[in-house]
Amino acid sequence: MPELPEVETTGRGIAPHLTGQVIANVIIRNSKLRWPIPENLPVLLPGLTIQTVMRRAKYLLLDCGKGVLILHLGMSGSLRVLLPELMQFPESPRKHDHFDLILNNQAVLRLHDPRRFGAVLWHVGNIAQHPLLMNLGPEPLTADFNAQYLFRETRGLRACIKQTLMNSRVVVGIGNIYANEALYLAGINPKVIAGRIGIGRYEKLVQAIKHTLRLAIEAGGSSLRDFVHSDGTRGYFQQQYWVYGRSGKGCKQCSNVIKQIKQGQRSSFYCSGCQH
DNA sequence: CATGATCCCTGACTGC
DNA sequence: TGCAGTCAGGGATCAT
Repeated sequence: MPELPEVETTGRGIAPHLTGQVIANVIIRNSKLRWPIPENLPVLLPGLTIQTVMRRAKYLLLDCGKGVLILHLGMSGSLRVLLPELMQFPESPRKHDHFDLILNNQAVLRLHDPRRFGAVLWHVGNIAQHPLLMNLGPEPLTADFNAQYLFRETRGLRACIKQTLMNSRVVVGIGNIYANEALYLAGINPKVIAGRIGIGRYEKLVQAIKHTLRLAIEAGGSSLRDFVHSDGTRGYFQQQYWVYGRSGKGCKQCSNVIKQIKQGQRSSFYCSGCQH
């Protein structure tokens, strides 16, 4: 799944091609995503100017003045910008190319999403009040997300720290991969009860989360196999992980065997030598 | 309210 | 080679 770094990278990749451009047309090939794509988008959007491209959690927000187009990539979604100066333009849509946003300059923003867990939604009004966004916790890379905050928010919680990190009311954008990686770097076992972790360990955890996410963004977003960079080039090489997807293999620091368990129907990976 | 389970979906992979 | 079965995963939503 595109995690926060991929979404951030995608947003940065598409923004220069979209910002200030007028929408000319909308093509919906398959509206059946996580929620139906609003049928009236082809009527509503043409003529509107995309003013800014923003990211909140894993949502990409295209501010069109009269409303905001909300895009989510689910776990297999990708966006590409097709440019008229490229060879073979206009490129005929592939399987799973569900949605096109066509701009006045002929460029096309194309959503590809095999598993269709993604979303394309339209919101009029204060975007912060949208049901999907209004209950979200802080962005992990802002100063609002710090050890004091995590410590305070987790007092009385009985849930495991791994699941707490993936709870979007606590903090957004930390998916399974980075929750596992950050806990490893912080030396915290994913099963530890969040409410029992002290401020010192949270300092280390917050540092690990920010470090891991920044590194991935710098690398252009670590990727699942079907992530495609917004300029159309194939995705980056899979990032080297400390624990994620490495069950049965040796820990890179202590050579213990990496263990895999299920927490809340999700796989967790950890080293019992390095994480307590 | 906090927590855990279920569901949406298709492609990659495994075993026969 | 092909087929059936399993797994993966974001996150809303339902059940406890």
